[in-house]
Amino acid sequence: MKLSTKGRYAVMAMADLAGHNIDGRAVPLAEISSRQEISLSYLEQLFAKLRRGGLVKSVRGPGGGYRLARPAEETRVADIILAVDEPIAATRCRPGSTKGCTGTGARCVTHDLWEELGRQIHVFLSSVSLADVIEKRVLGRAQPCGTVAENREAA
Amino acid sequence: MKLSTKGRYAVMAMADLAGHNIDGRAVPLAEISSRQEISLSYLEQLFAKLRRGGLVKSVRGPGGGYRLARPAEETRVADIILAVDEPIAATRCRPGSTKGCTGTGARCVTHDLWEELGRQIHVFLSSVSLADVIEKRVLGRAQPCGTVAENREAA
DNA sequence: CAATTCTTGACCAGGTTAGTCAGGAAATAT
DNA sequence: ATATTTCCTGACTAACCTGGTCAAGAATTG
Repeated sequence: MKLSTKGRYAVMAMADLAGHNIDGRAVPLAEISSRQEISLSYLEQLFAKLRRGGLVKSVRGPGGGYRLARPAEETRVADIILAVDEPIAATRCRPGSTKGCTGTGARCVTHDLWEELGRQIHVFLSSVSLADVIEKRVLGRAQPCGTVAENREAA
Repeated sequence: MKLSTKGRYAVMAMADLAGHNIDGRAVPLAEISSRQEISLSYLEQLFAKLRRGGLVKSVRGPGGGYRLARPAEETRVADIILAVDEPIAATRCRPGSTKGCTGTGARCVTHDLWEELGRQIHVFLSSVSLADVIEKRVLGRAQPCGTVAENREAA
């Protein structure tokens, strides 16, 4: 689960798209570009990946643009980020290491930590749909109550 | 809560330091460099920030190195990342935007999302201490049970 | 039908920023 | 004084973001 600015831009654009495709009309990228202040070229690159990922459908020609492939309630934020960012094969602690913890032995001490954090992020972003974002039903979702966090500083 | 590779390196180095400072000896960066395969120069930059953040103490000269400022049980992973990464003043959705959601009105639709995600990450990483990492007590901490996630695809 | 306009699709080139590393200077213990 | 180690400054690399060009498909208009 890579968490880059590119993923944030993609979610912003998708939220804009979901909010403005009333009665299923196609939304041109030029609109999103002016509203969200993202360059048109960059949006084209992002939506190319989103289309290949099956998250949006494109309609060419006048009156064309992009549409959500599925309703906003079924489009999860995690899917958007995964479609836009590179696959980033497993939590590699060190980018180009040959004998790292990527494939062979569990060498890196922090490997479990990043894997678990990635899972945490993925679970969170999978629980949020585009509809949640545009309806602002996001706040107050954090606070993992089931964890072993025994509140180390307050106690 | 910025989550970059720099923060990961810092945690790896701190975990190594915590694991090898038996009976409070100072650990030179050259050791950590060879063990963790991080360049010495980069480690120096990271530990300079960690020292300013009050997480480690330095001892110069021969036999010198770094020591944890507090025991590993009281050093939280979140503090390490916060010390190393830039403050990243509030969840800025767009880096250099003037009329963005940084200061003025709540313009950006996804602002709440990133803020909540940052909180989620912070809560998680605050619940993990360096001692937890080197003792491998990290797995199985994710799974936010208190959230509103009603399992949208399985149902 | 033919021309025009609107929009995606694919591509490349440049500028900015974060990430990473190398070298040398300052400090301290022996 | 010399070796060891932290500290500081500069340079290189890759990722991010923007801008531009050109082609392809679809609706509108004559």
